[in-house]
Amino acid sequence: MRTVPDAIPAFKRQSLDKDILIETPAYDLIELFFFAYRDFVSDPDRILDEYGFGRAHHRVLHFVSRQPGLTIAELLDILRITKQSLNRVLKELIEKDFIESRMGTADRRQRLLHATPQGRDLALKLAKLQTRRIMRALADAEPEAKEAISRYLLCLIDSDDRTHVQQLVFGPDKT
Amino acid sequence: MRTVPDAIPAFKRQSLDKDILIETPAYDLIELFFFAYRDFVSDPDRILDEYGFGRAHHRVLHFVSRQPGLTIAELLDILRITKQSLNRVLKELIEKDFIESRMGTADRRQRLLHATPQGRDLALKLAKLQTRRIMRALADAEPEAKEAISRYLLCLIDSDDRTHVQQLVFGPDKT
DNA sequence: GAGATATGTCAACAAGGCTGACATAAAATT
DNA sequence: AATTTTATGTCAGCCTTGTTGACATATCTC
Repeated sequence: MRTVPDAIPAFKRQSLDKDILIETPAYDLIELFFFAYRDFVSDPDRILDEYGFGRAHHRVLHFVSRQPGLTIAELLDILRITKQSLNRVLKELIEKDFIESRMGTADRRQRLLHATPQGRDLALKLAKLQTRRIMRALADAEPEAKEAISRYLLCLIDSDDRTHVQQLVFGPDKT
Repeated sequence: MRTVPDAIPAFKRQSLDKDILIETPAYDLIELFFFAYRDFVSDPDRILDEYGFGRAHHRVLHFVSRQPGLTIAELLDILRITKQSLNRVLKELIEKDFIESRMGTADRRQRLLHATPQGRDLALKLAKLQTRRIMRALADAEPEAKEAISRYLLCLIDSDDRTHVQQLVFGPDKT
């Protein structure tokens, strides 16, 4: 939220440039983002294949493993897919004993999702694989780059969702 | 595959710490990347819908518009899909007059792809939309953040592809 | 002229999205 | 207590976008 003094002409010119900048497509970042994400998600694919799972299974398993007791509704909100789409992959993960679904205690309509030991193992294995790529890339950067990148990625997220994601990622405590 | 000297205790401890760093999943970056990409690609969807196009059409149109005269083979290499998948969407883009395919001059087997004026307009409209999000996020960051983020995204890409992507994104001149 | 290369095309299939309709159990409201 | 709302499950069918395998054609290279 840094603000910039307005009065100084040199700065005014900068804000004119800024409008041009907004209208000039940032092809570099658009394309780098595309290629980086392409390779980032490709790592787990080979392993998932061995289990007969796809990327959809990965996403479900990841978030359940990260947040034991997650409900269906919360998961739908995270993934932004329909319950029918979710149910297809979730059913398979439960059948193959990677996730289990317990009845809610406070609200017995809810299903509280938990990864089984087998599920946690796989989730961890995949997370480590992606972490390796992330840390390798980070190794070539300044020490403060990680913070900058986290903040940047967070700002890319829809502003209505940002607080929610922040709680999800960093925990509900830290503001 | 790092091997570690076994004899020296001091090294053992240090490499233990390092392994823990490598082995501790970077959940924050993994998840932020997921959410950021989710929202980043969602912007164009509404507009594409109006034209009866999907994300696959967007990717093709984007790269053709950016690199007039792109060949089928180069496009396949960028997108990493099969020629059958490409052809399905490319055919529609040509039929609806967003892309045109000219016979190669040096090699008449090749098809040199060009966006039509209509195609360029749409590609630009979508790129601007994504740029808006990118620049909004960048506005909250340090001035040197953009460079750091570009470099980071580049390092996330498979190392065999990195030079190729670099040429594609920044132009073949700049090394 | 023979073989390699760039592209196109047909057919079938799989993953993972979607919509719409309907069912059930439990909670919340009146 | 009866009614409505909520959380979830499920059936059926459709769309987009990826895959494989086989085969066709034109053109370039040797």
